[in-house]
Amino acid sequence: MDYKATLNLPQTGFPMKANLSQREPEILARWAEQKLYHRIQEAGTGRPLYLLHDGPPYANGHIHIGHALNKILKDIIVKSKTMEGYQAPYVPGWDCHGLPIEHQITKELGPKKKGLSAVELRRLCRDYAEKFYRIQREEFQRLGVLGDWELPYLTMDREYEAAIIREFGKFVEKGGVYKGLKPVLWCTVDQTALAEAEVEYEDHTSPSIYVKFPMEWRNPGDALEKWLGVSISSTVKTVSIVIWTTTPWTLPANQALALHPDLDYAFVQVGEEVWIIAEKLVGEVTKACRMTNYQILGTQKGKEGFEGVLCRRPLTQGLSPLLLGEFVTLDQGTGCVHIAPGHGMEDYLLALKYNASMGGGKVSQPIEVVVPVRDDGRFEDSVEDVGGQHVLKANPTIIEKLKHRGVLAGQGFLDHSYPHCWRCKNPVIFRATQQWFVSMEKDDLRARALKEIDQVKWIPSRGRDRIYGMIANRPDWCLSRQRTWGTPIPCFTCMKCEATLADPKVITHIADLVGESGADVWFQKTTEELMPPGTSCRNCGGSEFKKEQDILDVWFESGVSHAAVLKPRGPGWWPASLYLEGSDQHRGWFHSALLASVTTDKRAPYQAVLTHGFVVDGAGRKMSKSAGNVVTPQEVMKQYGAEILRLWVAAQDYQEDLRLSPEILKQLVEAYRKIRNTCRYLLSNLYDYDPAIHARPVEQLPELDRWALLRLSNLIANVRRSYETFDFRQIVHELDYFCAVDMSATYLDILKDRLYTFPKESPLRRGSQMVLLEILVDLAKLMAPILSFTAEEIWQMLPKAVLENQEVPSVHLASFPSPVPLGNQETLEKNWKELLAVRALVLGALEQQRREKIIGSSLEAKVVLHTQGDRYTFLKMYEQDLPTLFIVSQVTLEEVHIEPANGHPTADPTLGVMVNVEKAKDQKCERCWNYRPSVGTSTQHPTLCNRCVEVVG
RNA sequence: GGGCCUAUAGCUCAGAUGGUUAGAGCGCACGCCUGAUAAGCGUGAGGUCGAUAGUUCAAUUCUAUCUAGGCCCA
Repeated sequence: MDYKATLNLPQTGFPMKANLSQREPEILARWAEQKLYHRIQEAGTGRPLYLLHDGPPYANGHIHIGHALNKILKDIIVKSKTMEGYQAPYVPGWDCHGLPIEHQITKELGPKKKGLSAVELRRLCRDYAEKFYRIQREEFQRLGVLGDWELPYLTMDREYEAAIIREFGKFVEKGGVYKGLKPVLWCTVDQTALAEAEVEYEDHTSPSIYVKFPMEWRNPGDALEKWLGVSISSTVKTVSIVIWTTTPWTLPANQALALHPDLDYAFVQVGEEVWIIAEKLVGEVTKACRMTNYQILGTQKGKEGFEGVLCRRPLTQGLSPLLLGEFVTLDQGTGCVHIAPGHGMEDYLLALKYNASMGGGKVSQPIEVVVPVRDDGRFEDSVEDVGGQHVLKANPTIIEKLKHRGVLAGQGFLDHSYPHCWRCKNPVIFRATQQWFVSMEKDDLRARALKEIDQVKWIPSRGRDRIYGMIANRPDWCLSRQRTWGTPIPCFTCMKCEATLADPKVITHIADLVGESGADVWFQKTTEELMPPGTSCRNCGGSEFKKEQDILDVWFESGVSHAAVLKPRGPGWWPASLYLEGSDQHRGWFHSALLASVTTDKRAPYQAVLTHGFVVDGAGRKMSKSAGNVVTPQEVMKQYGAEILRLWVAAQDYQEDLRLSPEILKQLVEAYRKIRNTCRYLLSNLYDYDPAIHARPVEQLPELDRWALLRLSNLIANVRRSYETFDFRQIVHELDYFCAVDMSATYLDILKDRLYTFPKESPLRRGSQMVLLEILVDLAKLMAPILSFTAEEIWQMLPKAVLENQEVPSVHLASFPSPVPLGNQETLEKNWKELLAVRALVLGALEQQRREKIIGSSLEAKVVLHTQGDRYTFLKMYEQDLPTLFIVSQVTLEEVHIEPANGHPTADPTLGVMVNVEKAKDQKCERCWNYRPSVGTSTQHPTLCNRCVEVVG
């Protein structure tokens, strides 16, 4: 007789092979069809809101692994918060304006660009952004990210553009917006100012020159030896400050010189001249200038007498005063710096400082910001010898001229890191231009922003220090971009008196127009059409204006998203619960959003900020095309499925760099398989189970099953806590351990005999099935935020009777489970910890006998436990359960009166147990494979044990 | 060049106010099972806790320097 047919063997349609790349799209289609995101939001009505505000990625190109990381992390949080009982809407967005798209379009157009109107160019840019936001939207959804994908926010929507202008109006109203001349990084090719974030530092070869600035002594007749306390021979004709620079082209803009107040400066006699150089650099400078014959006459500190002394400029008329600046270093050069406020930030700030303290009498007239360089990087025609030349090409001419004038002390070349435009890769220059700024000091913006930083929870906490330092040290916010693809700065200039008009009322008027027709209206309409009728210049009363040409920095646009996206959606949407981006956004979005919100709303727009690191390869190196170590989300999804990518995100420590390599993926696939197969096995034993009929009270379950529920409860508590603290890798480990150790290797392995060989309706079997179902359902819920597809696949495979009871068509509409209440939990836990320790010892002993070829399967074994005292009493209590627990045919308990020998391989002194394993003597039951004395006693079923005879009947 | 961060088994991660043989899961090796079967079970081997110096009775843990890597800035 075929007794196998009498067993309750597992059955399931749930495939072992996940085939994720094919199955995931099917699940996505079902979610879309049932409008899952909207159902979740409807179901959440009235619950407390948890608002993760999406930072907009740039609508350019396909998504890369960093995008995937960011969106998956967000999705895990949104889903877990939802299941934790919040309403957690997620509105994705895209950053659509900006130079990269405009640059791309311009490049594609080539010569055709000429003759194209601003509106036409903007049309092309809009189409481009539209195309890529759609592509990225597809790709993000493919990752299993749930959100309001039909109505995302786009910074190029007219409502959004209008909101940008309104927020700008509020800035103007607060008084912090001003127009001023200030050096900014300037790309002479793109002819635009660049933000710090828009430059890349690359190697560049620059001329390196030493230039003499001869001092003017106050009384030409004075004896030199008394001057500055240093003795100087009367044969000396000039005393010069020697500066070093790698930008000779900035010399025509020279306005001053700077020394460090605390450095010692040497008076170095070289023939009939005296050079002033930082003492510590004399050796290097004289070497660079090929001077072997020199003599140090004396030294003097920067702050002792130099300040205010005038020097002759090498190329232009006029005198430059000596100033003192803390930023002067000994790293390179001479310790003396030439100051061109129009071409350097430090120069500019030093000039501002001296101009502000002119009353101190250090300088006799204001230091001017001189910029003899045009937008295209060429000198003004008025500049002698190099007028019309590009500054970087004019260097040789300038050096030649310095030499001719006898003020060139030395020259060479220097390879160094130099800023380049991030788009066109050309070297950029510092150049002062008319720009719109937001003052960091006006209205105490800086101080208030710093204060707000401490009201925010930064995860990890070092993020706080990072943004704090940036806000504390940043210069005023430059809002101007000399571009077309963006939101215009809604300001005007009076044609008559050149006064700027930045009027909140006018700005509101413009915002209304933009809200109706989009920001194109600025480029389409004339100034008269744009302005409210009757506007006149406050300064001169004039009524003719020209509109501003600049557009707003895109950081301003995304920075106001809290106002453009969150506030209009209803109460409770602002401030956001969480912003979550890469750690580079401390300088980007977190930063601009903070400044924007502090200005307009006096607080940070977020309650918490979570940052993640960057994706690197398996060796911890940056991914790059040239290194050939790039892993794309598209590849991973094709080969393994988005689920593996999600598991990777969860398993990594996202607070540091995240490693990704084929090996790591392979490992994750293994972990995934274990979880999947465990769930499959749970499912396969529930084919005949209906909780409405078969469920039993938990108290009546045997201890083994209650132990399983105990482990489950433990898992539930730990996993929920870890979601709460955003510690997802802990969850992956918990799930993995639970499936591999608690379930697969222990509970499920032990349960097989009961599930397969007991009568279908046996209360023991039904009781275990109840536990299996509870575990399966709870596992699916707990994994759902991470393994969203697999959890759903499991959900759909639950027995029909179960599904109907759940009344939830998707696992993502379910709530997290709560720990199952169990009586006597502590005793249960303690006893089973000991039992499992004894079990581990027995398994070791079994293995030994297996190696000796005494046994193969563990059911071939009879186990004899030698023990004494309390341990004996304890095990005696469980004597009946021990064969099942060890999965052996027989267990005998023997009380001994000597301690088990230390070092005996199958004895554990701390447990007080020694194990002997022998081959079971009895016959093997053909049905349950146990070795039992009763086998052969039935005439009807001579190959079965009595237990199986009963079942088979 | 400056600031910050990281470095524990092949992989992903734990861990200790400094104190016996530094843990887990996976992978690997070997074996068992063939009623979870492109599955399941067991046993085992893997680590000078990045390097060096210092503090200490004692350092992988504290300090300094260095190396490698990452981020930000110049």
